[in-house]
Amino acid sequence: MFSIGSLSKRTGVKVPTIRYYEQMGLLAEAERSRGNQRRYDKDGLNRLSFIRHSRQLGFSLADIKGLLMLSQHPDTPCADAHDIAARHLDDVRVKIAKLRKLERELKRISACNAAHIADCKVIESLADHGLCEAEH
Amino acid sequence: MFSIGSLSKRTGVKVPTIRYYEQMGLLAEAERSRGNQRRYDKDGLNRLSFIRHSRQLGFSLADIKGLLMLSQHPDTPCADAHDIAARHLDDVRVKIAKLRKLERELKRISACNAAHIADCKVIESLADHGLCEAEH
DNA sequence: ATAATTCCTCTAGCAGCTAGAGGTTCAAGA
DNA sequence: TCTTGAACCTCTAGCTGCTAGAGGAATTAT
Repeated sequence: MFSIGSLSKRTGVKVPTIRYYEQMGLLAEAERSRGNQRRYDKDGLNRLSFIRHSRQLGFSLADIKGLLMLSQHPDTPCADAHDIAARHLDDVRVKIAKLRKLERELKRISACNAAHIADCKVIESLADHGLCEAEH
Repeated sequence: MFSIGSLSKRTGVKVPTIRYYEQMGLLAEAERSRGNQRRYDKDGLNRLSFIRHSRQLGFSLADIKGLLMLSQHPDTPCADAHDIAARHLDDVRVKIAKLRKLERELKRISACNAAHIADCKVIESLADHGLCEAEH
């Protein structure tokens, strides 16, 4: 049995964030000490690790809730978890594509050696969408 | 002189968003009709177009505020604007790199044909960080 | 003149936390 | 055992960049 601070250190998830996850229903309400402080065991640690790892992979809290549910019913079809992951992968790919477009555009815009704002390509490009390579 | 709705249609920025920009100090307080409704002219249109375009390129409102300031002082050095754009370009690149890592990891995880959650690689991988290719 | 549309302000909500106030409990050293 | 200081508690508010809705006034079209 260990405290929330200790759980925080072991998982790298900040203390207020742990409490927030509990409030959001991602973590079950923790047991309490006589003085009303949260106490965790190996189970809580595993669950929080799962959450943290999922967050690092960019899953939303809603998705994680779903994944946690699934993980506790070993007999349900794997396809459900797969779907969540696949949808997320799609999202990530879309984001990458968008950011790459941005990168190109920003690179192009930034190539400006003017001395004053009056001639600055950055400002000019922002003011006039017509100067863009592609629409975004 | 045109209404906020008309400005909205011309720029593609939603009405409440325009008001929000005004509140945030990105747009000067608009002139008003006798009945207290906002009226805009070409200037307002240009400024809002600048903002919208900058947002599409992913600049934060704070950055845009800076860029707008700069754009109104044609004699200041272009370097200032350049810095903002370059910093943002860096951010975008960092984001792309992170997302690519995520993409790889998600792709790897999703390659799972198990029938049940019990054997599902998605869940397993999320539960055990040690199964990851790289740290993230 | 009337009805439909647009506009006004104000408040609250979204995600996913983070920070602070004001107060209690715990653990370690004297 | 007592005391101190760190860690804990709950609650509220704030962050970004909007978006939605209530309740009411102005404008525009017929």
